[in-house]
Amino acid sequence: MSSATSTRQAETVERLFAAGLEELREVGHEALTIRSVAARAGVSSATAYTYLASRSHLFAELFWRHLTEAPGPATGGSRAERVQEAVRGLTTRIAEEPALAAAVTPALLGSDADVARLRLRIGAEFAARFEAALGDGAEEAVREALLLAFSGALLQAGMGLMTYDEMADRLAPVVAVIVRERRIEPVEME
Amino acid sequence: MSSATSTRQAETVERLFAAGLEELREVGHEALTIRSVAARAGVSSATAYTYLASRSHLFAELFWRHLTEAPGPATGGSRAERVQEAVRGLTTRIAEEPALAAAVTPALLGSDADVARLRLRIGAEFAARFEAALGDGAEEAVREALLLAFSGALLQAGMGLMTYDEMADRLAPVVAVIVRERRIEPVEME
DNA sequence: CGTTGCGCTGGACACGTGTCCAGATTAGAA
DNA sequence: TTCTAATCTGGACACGTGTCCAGCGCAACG
Repeated sequence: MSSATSTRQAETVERLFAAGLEELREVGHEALTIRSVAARAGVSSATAYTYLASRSHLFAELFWRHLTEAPGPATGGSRAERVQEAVRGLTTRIAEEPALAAAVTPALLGSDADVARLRLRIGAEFAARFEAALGDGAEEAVREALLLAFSGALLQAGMGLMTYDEMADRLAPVVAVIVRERRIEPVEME
Repeated sequence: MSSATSTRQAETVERLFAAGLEELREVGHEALTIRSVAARAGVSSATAYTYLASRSHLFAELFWRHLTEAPGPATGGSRAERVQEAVRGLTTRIAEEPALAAAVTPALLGSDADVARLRLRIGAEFAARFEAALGDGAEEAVREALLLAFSGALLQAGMGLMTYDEMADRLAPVVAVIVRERRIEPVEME
């Protein structure tokens, strides 16, 4: 029966992802190999490759799962407060699994179809959270700036220029600059 | 004599970098191999590896060279105009070699010592240009926001979410939001 | 005109990636 | 219980990475 077989398959996949996360925590993403994950999951490498398109796909999927298990953003407070809250929520969540965060940045640059799919989903998730926090009527450029700054912070952290723990603190004033309400007339000095 | 021998070495290195750039343009970074670059440079792969620590190092070095050959930022106009100009200058320069841009994003995430060195230099170059454009007395958070948004744009382009040609257009309104002079009293609505 | 030494060569190595497939296992249907 | 089909296995494959090293060749120096 299809539900039974798909149960078997689903269990194998779950075992692989669980093993992948453990392996990632223990040896880091540079030392992780698909074969070591397969061994940890008690499965042959050929089987691993039927479910994991690539190392990058594994990382992207783990990241996506980790991300979507995060609590949704709070809804109270001012606009700026909600956005700060959304950013802090995301960074905190990401900082919980530093090895995963370090793995996913290069992984998402891959060109697999599976990676491309997850990349879009992850980007959309970020965008949706900022959108929700900003509320209606937010300038397009503000949304974009927020997303780009957040992506940039992830990149810098991925490069080791800051730790994932520092991200929240570095991002807070940046977010304040971007999201601060302003009168329409910009004042050019000099 | 050391200047003679170092001339020979310097020529080999130059040949390798030139071959690397040609190869990159012709086959793209995914298909480029160190050995194919070596062959194009008319050099053995062992020799290539004495000068190139890794594929990533090659890309980072090529990017750095490309970047620093760019004309310096203009100095005229208002603050916002100078910053826009600086951003446009960088994006234009980067967009000139799309294959290189695509290659460098993943490359800079590597953990080689040589890559780490170049990563810092490249980051410092971006920062210096924004710094110069902003002038003295710019809020720290504004500089940081600019750098993060720019990095974010590079990342998104590297992921294929926008082309390098689109970068300038997408970035302009974002930069405007970040760099716009504002009165000190933020106005919170709602 | 040797001799010295630096830079280059060729080719082997260990290792990881991702692919493939014939055959063993397993679970559920008849 | 026996059959059937989905799953999984073991192991080979082609390929790229980056390392290593014994030895070759050439240019400059004595």
